[in-house]
Amino acid sequence: MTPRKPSLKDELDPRSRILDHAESLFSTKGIDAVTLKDIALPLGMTHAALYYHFPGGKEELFVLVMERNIRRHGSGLDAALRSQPGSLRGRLRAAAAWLVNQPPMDLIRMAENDLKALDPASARKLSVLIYELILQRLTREFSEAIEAGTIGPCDPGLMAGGLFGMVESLHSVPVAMVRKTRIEMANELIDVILKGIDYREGGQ
Amino acid sequence: MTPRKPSLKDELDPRSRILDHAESLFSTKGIDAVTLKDIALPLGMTHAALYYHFPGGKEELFVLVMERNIRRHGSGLDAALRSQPGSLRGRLRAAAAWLVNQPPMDLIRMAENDLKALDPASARKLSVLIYELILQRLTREFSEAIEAGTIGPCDPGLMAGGLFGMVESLHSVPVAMVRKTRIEMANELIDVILKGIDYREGGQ
DNA sequence: GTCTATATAAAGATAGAC
DNA sequence: GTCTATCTTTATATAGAC
Repeated sequence: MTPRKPSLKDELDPRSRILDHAESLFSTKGIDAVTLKDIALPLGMTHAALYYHFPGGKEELFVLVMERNIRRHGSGLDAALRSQPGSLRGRLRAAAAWLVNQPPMDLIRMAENDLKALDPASARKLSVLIYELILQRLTREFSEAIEAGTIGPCDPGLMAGGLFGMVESLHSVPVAMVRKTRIEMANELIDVILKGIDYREGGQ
Repeated sequence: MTPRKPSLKDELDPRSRILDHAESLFSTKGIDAVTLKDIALPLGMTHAALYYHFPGGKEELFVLVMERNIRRHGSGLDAALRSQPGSLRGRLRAAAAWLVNQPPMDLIRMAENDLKALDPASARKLSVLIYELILQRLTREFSEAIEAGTIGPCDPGLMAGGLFGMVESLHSVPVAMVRKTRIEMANELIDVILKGIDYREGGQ
């Protein structure tokens, strides 16, 4: 019998467990605010064990983890957008719901700090991934809507970036302080933007 | 003769020079990514000298500096809004121009990392300042516009927060990558939002 | 695959000279 | 007001035992 592939909630292999936990830490706090002990100890191992799986140490782990994080964001975003073929509003709402339920993706922190701490090749790789898997994917929705005539003329890349920044910034509002969920807030903001670019259901 | 107050580009007193430089570092990179040497050495002093001016060390310096930073953001924002009594669009554009020309204010990083590293009283103080001097000030513009009938019904706090997050996120787009300035981008986004909440110049 | 032990470097912080 | 020197702690990283 093969060494039983881990079922649903079973223990994953150590490498995956490390990546999972490191992702939740690195992606929300950035490279400088997380230590190798922060990653290792909650997993029941010492920080030295991390070097067996990731000989490149902290930087290798960070790059791997953030690449994973961006790809996961990207595929979740893509899946959300595809899940609502009906209307642009539905697609954007699904996308926002996905983003809002993920750990925040803090592009300011990435640009101002994390990427500057990496070797330039890795930094550029991560930048390109963010651009291609996240921003470009969102941009496409606006571009296609313009072509289809469901929204008026606008800068699709700017709308995508603005919407993304807006939605991500909701992560910083303490939900206890407002009487709305983040998803409700995101939906209201989306409605304002869509109205602002002359969205009309069903095109032309 | 009094010890000559520093004229325009003259050297400021050490304490102010430290606060100025620390502000530019702490506000863009956060508490963990800045060391006391990063602050002291470019000012031509050693990190030990900082303890003469700020006996509380790094945390005291960070709190003082960020309080200053938030107040500066707040008064610049207020001045910008007051400078354009004519129209809501003009006021929001002036506000955005101010924000975009300041170092980024990364609320996600603050909430997820910096504030958690401070003693709770200081953390709450900074949170309250952000809320009262930045978000509430912007919110007022929307509230008053609703009352005046220049925009339609909407959640003014949400609009303020959304606009702020949107504008701040422009700091993370590499200007070399687009053919627009950050101010132009901010203005386009403002126009979309205003249209989305039924802005009509001159009210009612 | 993970540990203990250790090396090395860097950080925050304090004491005391100047 | 600022320095040098030192202390303490913490971080990354490596070596070698198990």
